[in-house]
Amino acid sequence: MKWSQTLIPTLKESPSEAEIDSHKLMIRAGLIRRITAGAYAYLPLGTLVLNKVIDIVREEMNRAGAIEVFLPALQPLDLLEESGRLNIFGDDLITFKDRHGKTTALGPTHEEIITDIVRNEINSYRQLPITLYQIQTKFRDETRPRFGVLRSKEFIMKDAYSFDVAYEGLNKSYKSMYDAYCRIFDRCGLDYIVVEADSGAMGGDVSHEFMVPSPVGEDVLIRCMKCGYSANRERAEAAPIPREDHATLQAPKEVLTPDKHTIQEVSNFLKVQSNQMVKTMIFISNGQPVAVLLRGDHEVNETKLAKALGQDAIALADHSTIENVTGARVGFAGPMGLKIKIIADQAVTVLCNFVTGANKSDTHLLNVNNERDFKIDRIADIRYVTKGDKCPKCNAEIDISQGIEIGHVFKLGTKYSDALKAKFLDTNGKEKSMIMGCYGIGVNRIIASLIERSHDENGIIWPLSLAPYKVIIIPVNANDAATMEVANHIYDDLTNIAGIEVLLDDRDQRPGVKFKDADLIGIPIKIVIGKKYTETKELEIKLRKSGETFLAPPEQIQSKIKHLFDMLSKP
RNA sequence: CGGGGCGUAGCGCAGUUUGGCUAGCGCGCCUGCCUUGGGAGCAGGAGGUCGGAGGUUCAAAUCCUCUCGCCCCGACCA
Repeated sequence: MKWSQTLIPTLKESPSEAEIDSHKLMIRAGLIRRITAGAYAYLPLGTLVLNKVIDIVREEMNRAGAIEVFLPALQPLDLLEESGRLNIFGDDLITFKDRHGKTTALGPTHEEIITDIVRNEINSYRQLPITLYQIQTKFRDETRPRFGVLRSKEFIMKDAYSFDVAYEGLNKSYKSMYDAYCRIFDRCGLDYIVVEADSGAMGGDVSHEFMVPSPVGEDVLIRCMKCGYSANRERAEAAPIPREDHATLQAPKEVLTPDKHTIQEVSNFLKVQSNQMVKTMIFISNGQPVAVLLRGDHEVNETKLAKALGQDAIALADHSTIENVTGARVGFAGPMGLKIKIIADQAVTVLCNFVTGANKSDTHLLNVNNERDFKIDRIADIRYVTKGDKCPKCNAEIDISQGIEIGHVFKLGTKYSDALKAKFLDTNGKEKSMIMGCYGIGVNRIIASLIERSHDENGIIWPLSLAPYKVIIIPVNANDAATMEVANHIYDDLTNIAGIEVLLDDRDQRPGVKFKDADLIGIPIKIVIGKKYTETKELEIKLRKSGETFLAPPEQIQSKIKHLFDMLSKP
């Protein structure tokens, strides 16, 4: 491609709409333009990269034996109702009324659609297993789209769905997708880690997230650098905290704490560390109030709590319930004297002589002790892991960092096949629910997170595999006939004979502009035709990433470039 | 949805506090000259409903009311 014939609108200055590096660079390098909040146009360069990613994803899906389909973005609401997810998606679902007054949704994901197809078309174990996938635009009305294509309302997803006759089969399908994901992200040149994850609204029990470590990531990763344990914040287990030396149990003592409601306020007021305090929260579980005890500096993990209570979801009690249960204003609840079930985080059980609410307005208690002063009905891990916690597997210090989620695989089990009655007859003629898995990759996020990890002050640094053009030819003086003749000759050579994707910067610009733009758009290999060529008849080849330069006469350029490709494709 | 910020030429911004002639600057764009190894120089030029609507005023980018849009923090997020 000749630069003058395509559209690569580079910008010198950072656009005011962008905050993070990848977003700024995608705009400055002319990959994307924002059309409205959470929706982006891909310009020619961005489209080339997008297609590179899609090609890799498609190749590896096919290699893994998945079968490509293409499902509609338009979805009827009744299927979502049938699976019970209409409410779960809630306002995230983008819907509209058609001319007949029928409400239709723009698909946020496609479990229901694929399950509908499979239940109609597959009835026998003989047709299983099968994994179907598609690459398609998804729509979600994010409350707050941000960071360019990292969180947008419209995005491209590769979603795959596996159907098996039994759990052993699911495990195989899952492993096969997992491995394919590793190959995809490796080929894209991404540094990523895999973490255990909670399956959230997707349902199912086993799931793994593929994360690109990055401070702009919106997910929190808990990792052990010693044994390799890794999980996201929702999922990460808290290692039990050992009991300290037994202090002598002191007698409980009431203290006035007027208007001190929060742990922080009480901690400051009484000059007691928050980790020597216990907070008591009242939740509603299965219609009944339950007291939830946590160490003052810990935070409740509602997912874990709900699981511990055997519920799908739980919620904090409202103020009047709290006042009824505790007999005090909100902010003064404590375990002593409570008549309801008490569930406590493990960390609470090793404390002694702690501070907690007195179930009496404006009053707290000192020197409260478990067992002596109150009884815990249930001890569980119901909190988020926090700094200072130990690895649940090997007890080493854990590391807390952030990451961008680029892929997520789930073992769904029968959640959707039960709800939508996707059944098959087994070898004994017995009807069974299909065992499902689902697997997603955020295609746009691959691009953004790659840039986030691979750029410098001059611009993007593409790996060979995603580069929109692998080589850029820069004739230093586009007005010099001899220079342009060589440039065109090499361009033809590489493009037409060697089949390499080359960009020829034929613009009548000063060299500085061309060099800056070439670096900004991140083309891996530059071929410069200028003064050196007129002197020595050798072309200069410069690598974007390392800055290394090589010299080669025009007739050797093809083999030299191919040699560099080999070098650059090695990790 | 709560909090904060912004909206003036394609992009980045000044001007708004304290209303006042024809609304400026840099980059980019067009023409010409000149220049050609890291975002050159000179000269000339095009480009604006000052987000929109209404109001106050002799006079509004500037003050008031309403409204739309965008960004950031938080809440939320298969």
